[in-house]
Amino acid sequence: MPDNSASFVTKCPLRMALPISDQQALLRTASPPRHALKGECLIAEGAELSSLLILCSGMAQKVRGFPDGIQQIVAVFVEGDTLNASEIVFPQSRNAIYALTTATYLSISLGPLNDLIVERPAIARALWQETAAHAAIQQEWMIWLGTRTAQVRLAHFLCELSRRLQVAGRDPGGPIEFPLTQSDLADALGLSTVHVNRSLQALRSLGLIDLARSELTILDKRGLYAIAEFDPRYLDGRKLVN
Amino acid sequence: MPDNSASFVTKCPLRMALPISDQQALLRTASPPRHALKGECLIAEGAELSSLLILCSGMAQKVRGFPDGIQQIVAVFVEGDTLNASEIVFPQSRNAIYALTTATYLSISLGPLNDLIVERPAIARALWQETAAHAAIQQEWMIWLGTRTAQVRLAHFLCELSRRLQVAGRDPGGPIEFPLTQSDLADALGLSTVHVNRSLQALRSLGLIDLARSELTILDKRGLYAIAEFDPRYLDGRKLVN
DNA sequence: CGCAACATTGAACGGTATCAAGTATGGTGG
DNA sequence: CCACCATACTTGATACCGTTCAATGTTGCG
Repeated sequence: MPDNSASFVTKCPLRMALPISDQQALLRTASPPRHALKGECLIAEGAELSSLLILCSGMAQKVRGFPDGIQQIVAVFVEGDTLNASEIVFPQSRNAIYALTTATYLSISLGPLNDLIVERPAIARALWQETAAHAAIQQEWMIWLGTRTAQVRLAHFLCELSRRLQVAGRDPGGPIEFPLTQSDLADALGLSTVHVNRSLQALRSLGLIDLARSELTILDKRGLYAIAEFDPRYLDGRKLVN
Repeated sequence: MPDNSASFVTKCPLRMALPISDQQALLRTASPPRHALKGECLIAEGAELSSLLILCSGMAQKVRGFPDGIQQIVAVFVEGDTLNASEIVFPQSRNAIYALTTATYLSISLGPLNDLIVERPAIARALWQETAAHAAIQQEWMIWLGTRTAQVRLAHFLCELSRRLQVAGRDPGGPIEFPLTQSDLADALGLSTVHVNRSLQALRSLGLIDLARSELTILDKRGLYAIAEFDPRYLDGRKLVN
């Protein structure tokens, strides 16, 4: 029998702006939590949409791949993120989603979900908000891809990720789990691995960060925010609304 | 008295996926169409959100500006586009929106709109869909900013815009109105004006396009699509849903 | 221990930026 | 209708940021 008890809610907290009753309704409709291994594919490129996915623990990435092997990471997800809210109203299916760490996630089938949305408009609104939050993040990525140098992009990416982990309650102040390789970073930042390596060294030698063995420590948050021109307001829209 | 008659609906068609009754309800709630001159600011950077804007005719751009004068165009809107759907659930307010041509648009105040959304869930869903459609376009921009050369970016941008104008019913096959200057293109594509100029010349000398005096003609659509690696499916999500 | 993935380093190349002129083009007032 | 001016576009030379190629070092895991 699926674990839909109250204790489960605390084990797999949603970060959506929803009254508790709606959260519980959503969780009741969800599958029991599924597990994925590091590197496992959660949604294949071109797959037909069948369910909404919500990440309960771990991290994941959304990738667009090209025939010549080039790829662009278009999103990184942390605990609590909804992976494909927008596809409910606007099918995409040209990206794949992979687990970056071992991860657990909820799956909510499209049929029941649509019923639930009709019954509880607040859920539709929360998913709309997830879509918008994701778009806001994407827009910042666009902006640094279009206007900023390698070092600033990298710094901004690190700021954003650490901030989001913090909001998700995954930042005890110390080192944070950082599963992306330099090659992954290159695919996210639109750079070569070589240049990512050198940009990382630059940030290290400025005493701003320490990154090794899949662990990131931000040594000088103030300084890193400054050179990243990082203004976290774009991540906080959810709070303002609800 | 506002012109809310049936004929007005045809004058200012919505492209949202909505039953006619909902469309009419939306239009009844809207202001009479407003006019903007070329270059006029529709929403200032940092402005408090007060109403939903829908473009009825003309074109507009959404811009993020920086203190040093650098700016990134993050969206270009055509007739029928919703300019700020996502802000209803997720306030942003760090971008400005300017008219690229003389334009007309509808304005729907937030209060009445929220009432309407509660009353008619289909409207909320349509606006959610607009948010998702916009995010899909943004994602493509991200991808070419991250992975493609100047020429391909430019070509892709032209493909996308012409396709969207076509969907909006603004492409009679011949030359299309193209109000962006080379400097605007540079701000959208993350390039210098000089390099935009040279990339344009390259496309011209390949016999793919003709662009002069704010008019764009696509001479070889097949060829342009090919070098742009343009796959228009990401623009057609709305149809699939409704 | 040995292999595979990841990280680091150096050298040469290339795409794009920047700087600096110079040339249309269009709108305005005389 | 023309002189003028502002804006947009074009062109060439040079510099730089980031890529590519190739090799070497390092880490972690079976």
